[in-house]
Amino acid sequence: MSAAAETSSPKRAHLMATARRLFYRDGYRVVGIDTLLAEAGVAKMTLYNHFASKEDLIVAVLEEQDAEVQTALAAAVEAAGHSPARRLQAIFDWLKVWFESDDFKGCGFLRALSEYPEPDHPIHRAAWRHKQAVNIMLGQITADAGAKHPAELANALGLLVNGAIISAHATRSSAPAKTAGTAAATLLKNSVA
Amino acid sequence: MSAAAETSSPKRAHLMATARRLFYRDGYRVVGIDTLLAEAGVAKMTLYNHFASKEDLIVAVLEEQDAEVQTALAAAVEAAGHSPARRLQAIFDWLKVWFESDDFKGCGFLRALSEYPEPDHPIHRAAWRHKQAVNIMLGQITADAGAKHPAELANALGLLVNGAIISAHATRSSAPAKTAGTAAATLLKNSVA
DNA sequence: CACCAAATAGACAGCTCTGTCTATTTCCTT
DNA sequence: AAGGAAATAGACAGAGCTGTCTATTTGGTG
Repeated sequence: MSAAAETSSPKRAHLMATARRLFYRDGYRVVGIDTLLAEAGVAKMTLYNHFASKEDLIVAVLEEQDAEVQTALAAAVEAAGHSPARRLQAIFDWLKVWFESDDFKGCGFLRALSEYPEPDHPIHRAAWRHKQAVNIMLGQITADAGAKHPAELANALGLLVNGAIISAHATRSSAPAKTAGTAAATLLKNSVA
Repeated sequence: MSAAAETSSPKRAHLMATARRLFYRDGYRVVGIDTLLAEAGVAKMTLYNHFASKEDLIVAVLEEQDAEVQTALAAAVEAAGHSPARRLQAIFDWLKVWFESDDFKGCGFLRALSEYPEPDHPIHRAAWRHKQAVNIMLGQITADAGAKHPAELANALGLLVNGAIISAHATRSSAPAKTAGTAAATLLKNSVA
């Protein structure tokens, strides 16, 4: 049994898909193992054969989600052409579409950071790794644009992204995507000049 | 017994102080009533004589904290003089001091938004009211500065504030205060010109 | 067909949770 | 000193939690 096979089990994949949906909809702590197993139609020992603990499952969920979000974001950026300004706007356009989706409930990573507020907690760390990865993507755009301090600018843009997600969630509006996108464009322009 | 007396009971005040500390340190859902009562040295019925439920207590905690934060922020802004740019920077300076405090654990309001992700939930709403109040304070500054779209700019600044708190929490660094403050100054300048 | 790993149901331990209830005691005010 | 509101300890209900264990069944492969 290769290590790869361990992550390619269909039961494991189904469990993770159900976990993603329930954890995102209701929260990591509020969704119990029993609820999750009943919804997935999977036995308890199947879960504990694939994951060491609920915490381990949550980390796996976050890492899977991280990979998918990175892929989707990269595709959206690529589709926007070569202009750094346009590539940056593509990210905020992508956010707007997300904010307008029916099941939008904020950011699963930001919510994980809050539900496990200890900075050293494995779940907190896994969620933060995703945010750092997004900042690196932003940093490639700001560097391409010739920003004077690309990493620092990317950090500032990351603040706008996270802030926008929170506002969109609380207000159930996609307007923060435009607010953040406009501010981001201004910051990018001023950083190059 | 006047209605005001209900909120001036020393037992009630002590309970709220303990609740604030524990909820902020460990989380709203993770801290149980029994833990809270043991820490406060108060009987269970005392809690339920003053609050209808744990949810009710959390809302009261958030509202008390909201009032204190607004007072502290207003004082910091006032102390910064008349220049809108300086008044704005005073907010990010205030954030920096907060980020560097020993028991900094992120924002209790942001964490409440995440722990109770339903936008209509009383706790989610109470936490969001605080964020709206801060945005109104920011809006007074942007209006004073003669910004073209003061409310929209204030929203953008609010995104920076919330993003900075999250980053400071996850990285245990106060650097995001400077990142956000610099970006805020740029946005303000560009909005006036 | 035979084998063996994987998945199953379901009980179980040992907690913790919110909220209710009772019976008693404290303490302030008149 | 007496009355009454407030606080107390502690049991209780009814449920939920994570993780372990056993005994059985499924299903694909040699």
